[in-house]
Amino acid sequence: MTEQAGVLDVLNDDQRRAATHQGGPLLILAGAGTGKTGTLVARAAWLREQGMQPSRILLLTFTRRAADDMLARAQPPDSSAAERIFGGTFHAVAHRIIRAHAEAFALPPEFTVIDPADAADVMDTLRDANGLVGTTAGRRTPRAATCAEIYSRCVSTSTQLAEVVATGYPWCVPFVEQLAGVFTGFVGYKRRHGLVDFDDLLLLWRAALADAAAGPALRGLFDAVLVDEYQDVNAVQAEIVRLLRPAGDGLTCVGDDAQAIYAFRGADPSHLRALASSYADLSVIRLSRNYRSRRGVLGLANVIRPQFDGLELSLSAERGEGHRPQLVRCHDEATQAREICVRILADHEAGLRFQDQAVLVRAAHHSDLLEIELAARGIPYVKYGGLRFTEAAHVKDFLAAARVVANPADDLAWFRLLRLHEGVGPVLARRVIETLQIAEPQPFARWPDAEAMLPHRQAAAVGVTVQQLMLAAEAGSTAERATTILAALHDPLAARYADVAVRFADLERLADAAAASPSLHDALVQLALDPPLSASDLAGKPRLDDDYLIISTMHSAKGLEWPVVHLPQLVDGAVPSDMALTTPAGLEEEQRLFYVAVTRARDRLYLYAPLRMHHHRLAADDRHSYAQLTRFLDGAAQAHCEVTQASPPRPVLRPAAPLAASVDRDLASLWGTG
DNA sequence: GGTAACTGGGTTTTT
DNA sequence: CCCAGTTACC
Repeated sequence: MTEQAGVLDVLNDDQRRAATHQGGPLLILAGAGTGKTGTLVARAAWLREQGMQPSRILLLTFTRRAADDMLARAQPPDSSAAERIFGGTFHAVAHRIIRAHAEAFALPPEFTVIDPADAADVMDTLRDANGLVGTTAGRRTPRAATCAEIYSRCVSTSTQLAEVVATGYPWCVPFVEQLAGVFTGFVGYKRRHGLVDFDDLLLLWRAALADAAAGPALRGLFDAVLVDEYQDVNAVQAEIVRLLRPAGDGLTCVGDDAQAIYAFRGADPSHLRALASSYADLSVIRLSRNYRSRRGVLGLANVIRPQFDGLELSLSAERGEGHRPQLVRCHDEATQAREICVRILADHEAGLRFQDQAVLVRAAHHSDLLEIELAARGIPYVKYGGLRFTEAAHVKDFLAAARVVANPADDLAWFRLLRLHEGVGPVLARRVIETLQIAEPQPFARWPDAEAMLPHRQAAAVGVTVQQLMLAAEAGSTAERATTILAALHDPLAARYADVAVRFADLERLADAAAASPSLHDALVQLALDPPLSASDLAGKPRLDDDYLIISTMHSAKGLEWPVVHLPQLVDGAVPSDMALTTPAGLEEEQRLFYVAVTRARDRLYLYAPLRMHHHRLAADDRHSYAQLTRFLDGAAQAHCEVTQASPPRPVLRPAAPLAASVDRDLASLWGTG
């Protein structure tokens, strides 16, 4: 009890009011760096102190890291199930509930959760049949990944296909009918094969909550629902929350509409703003005392922060004055890379670890040139965001093999696994899958039929793999299964990839991580819902003596902080990104993203603005609003930053006469035509 | 008929 | 770097 009193003691007045709020629904509007996590943890502790059973408290987050972090702080590590708060990401919680009642959802108990890449693969197989072939009538048809994006956008925002395409994907307007066909096929395919995608997890949970009989039972599981990062919910998640607490009692939502940066996956801060109209008795408590950044940084943050009627908030500095952000105008990208390195090294020599500094970029490729410069100067770094570990080709190969073992009816996995072998392309792979009749029990038993059908070379290679996977399927422990699968892949991978040693080492870590799960199925779900960022992510924390700079996308940096933050590429087209400017809402989101990036800095913030090199074509209207934002940011920067001009990399020559012309003249004189 | 190897154009952010 | 289209090989 004294320990829990301690949790409340460290809170400020606003935080304590939020943690101990009684009665109706509560919205905690928490600006960046205002101690929102601690407040939410304290609220959970307070609810327990009031006699609420921990297992009847539901905590919903968007990342597993956030869930683990809060659950670890809110409860003793070795507590029993009843003593434990029920928490996780929306998707993970949905999965637990659906898995526990699979039969009610007409799903096999071991249903497969497919990630967005798998969804795109399924759509790819449906494109031809629905008239989305390569180039149609001179127009490029949407790629499989784009189809999957559009599908998910429709589902997660509960919006008609035609509208989603018209507003977000105008170049796909001629293909709306074909897309509808693909989507119908996609849904049918998933249902036939017992597959569930990320959107389905939420849709199924919502359907159960809305059901006249199942709804009350599921609702009755919890007395309190705590939702973190509420500005990031999509339409389906908002509806799930509403169905969990229709009257609003016991509901606590924490969020900041100025930090909504996930519109591209269907999130919309208007759900947070709508809370007040959904619940007449909603209490709003603002957390505005910032314990992260110096006043210099917050001066800039507060002018960037968009304000919304009724939810205005301005951050106050609790950590003192500090330096004003420094805006470095650079001649070009190379100058920018040099300027960043110079400052990183200077701070390092002044005693700061590399880990205390981060470079945050809008798009993963914005750090390409910088990475070359860092390597040249021997500055170690780790990059977050961008390509994920599970997207690497060899990892997908391993996961496909594991899925074949876990669920032999998974033809997507079979397709990838078979094509891994030399000489086996789409056509042969399809034939093998048909011959094996993988949807029927015991497909491995029909391998001799498939073997007879294949050319000798291919039959031999695939045969070895299939035999091994049969062994894996019969193996007792998860660990044994994982190592057998790995062994099965050795030869095909060695034939395919030049750098087998590196890739195989990755897979050994993956197999080790999978071995820790109770079953292969659980390991696969875990990996789909929470893909590790890198191979080292799997191996636990890096060694303490390793010191490296962090490069991260602005999106991946959300919720994190560093003493020193560098923000490069602050130039039209990069920040704000011209990909985001097809709608006015996209422009607003770019501003919020910039706000998130700026508020990551504790002590020092460096902004770098190189001259713009190239430019995508933009409609006149877009260009207009674009310039407005740029002017706005420029104005903010002028008023709240120190501005310096970085000198160009080398002196600019100003020859008295045209040099190229003189060379040409000399050349011409060699063959006498000059 | 089917696969591999090459080429040229487009590239945001991720539970 | 991924995908679509082309070409050359079995």
